[in-house]
Amino acid sequence: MIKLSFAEENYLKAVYHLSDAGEHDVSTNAIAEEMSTKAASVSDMLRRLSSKELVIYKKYQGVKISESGKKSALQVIRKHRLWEVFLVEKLKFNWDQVHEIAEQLEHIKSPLLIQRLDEFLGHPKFDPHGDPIPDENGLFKEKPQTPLSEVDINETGIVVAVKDANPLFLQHLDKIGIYLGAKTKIIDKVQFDGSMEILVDSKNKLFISKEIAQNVLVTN
Amino acid sequence: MIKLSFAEENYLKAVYHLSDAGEHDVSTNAIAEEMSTKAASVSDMLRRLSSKELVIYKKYQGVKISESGKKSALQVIRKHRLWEVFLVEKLKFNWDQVHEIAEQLEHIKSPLLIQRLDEFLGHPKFDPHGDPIPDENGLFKEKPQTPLSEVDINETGIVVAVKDANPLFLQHLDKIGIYLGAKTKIIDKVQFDGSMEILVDSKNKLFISKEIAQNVLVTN
DNA sequence: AAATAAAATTAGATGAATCTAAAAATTTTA
DNA sequence: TAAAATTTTTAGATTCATCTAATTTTATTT
Repeated sequence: MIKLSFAEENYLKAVYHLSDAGEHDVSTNAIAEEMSTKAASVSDMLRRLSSKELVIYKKYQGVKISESGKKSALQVIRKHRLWEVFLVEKLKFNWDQVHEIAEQLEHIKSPLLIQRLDEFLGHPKFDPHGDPIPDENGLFKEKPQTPLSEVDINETGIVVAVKDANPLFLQHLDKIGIYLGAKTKIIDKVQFDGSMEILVDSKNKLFISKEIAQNVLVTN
Repeated sequence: MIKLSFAEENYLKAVYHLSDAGEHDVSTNAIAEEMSTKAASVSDMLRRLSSKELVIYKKYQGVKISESGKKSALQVIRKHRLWEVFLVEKLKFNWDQVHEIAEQLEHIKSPLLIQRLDEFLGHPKFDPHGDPIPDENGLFKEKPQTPLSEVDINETGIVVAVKDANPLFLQHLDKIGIYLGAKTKIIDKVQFDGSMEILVDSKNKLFISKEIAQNVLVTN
């Protein structure tokens, strides 16, 4: 594995995520948006990542992540998610507090550290937001998951992940009592605004907006 | 607390250590040596640290660390040592493996993280090399300590720290059976080369060189 | 105290990583 | 399909942290 700078790792991660794990190409502007930077900076960085063969880049045509780029990105993602588990399981952070800190910890370079951390945590397969943790080879299993917004009336499901780790969103879920592992049943859906009424753990009736419903993922 | 770059934190730490916790002034060359860099780079950085009032710097006269510089340095040192405890106590690293990794971890910025880590570790007072861990205010208690080389014949002591965290040195201590907490008794001292014969834990007789004796610290 | 040696600083470059403003390529639309 | 709008890239600066080479200051020696 080549040694990358923090910035390079962050760009790679962005390309990986925006391309849906390398499925499609990503535009310069999309990367700039994701990283809160300017398109000019992105162009510069893409040229550099391309020279290291981490992405496949043709001017004006967007980028695709390369196989070795994917490998690097997945190792950074692995570290990020393991540290998130550590922060929640061991240091008692709430799931809305861990993303920022993990953004720093993910850049620590020590394969042995990550191996030991993984052991210490009991080889977790998912992070506190339900996202899968790649193994040393970058392999992981995604749980089958559907946004609540697409579940039919009367269908039940178990909350397995959230689409977004935005602290305000997660805090709201805490407040209304939605958490990973919660049992849900759709009671009613409002066509007009996409909001819905659901039953959580067979006892708490909730009204949730379309935005919430789209970002809570369940499995049956 | 002002937000510092990794480089600034590392220079501050070097000044702090080389000055014996701010006791005396430190020369440009000494800092360059400690940081494996060039005197020119040190001059540049000292000008910057001085403009932030973290050191008191007069050209050609060496530097002294300021009160706020000392505070910052102690927080970095606190983080370094807490992470070392974590690595040894929780992740089962050996004491010779933790310095390098802690050099990276010490730069993670999150006061809450350090507070939680400290709690998780049970508020340790010393790191795996016997060095004291400053509290949130930078306060710490040093154990009274004497190099083995200065202990008289027939005197006993408990190993409380090592002067240096060099992996080769620590591995050697492992090999000959010297560890923090070991009971020592000086059997004989060789004037010629400063080497000595000692008894460890009342059962293991050892010959150690002057270099070893100077770097193992005991208390009575 | 003048000459020499050593230490420290400045001058000028370099490489990341970023920015703004201008230019070029591509896409959309009329 | 030509004009307009959008996207992307380049050109040129800037800041940080570093370097080498040259200069200046301080310390040491004869």
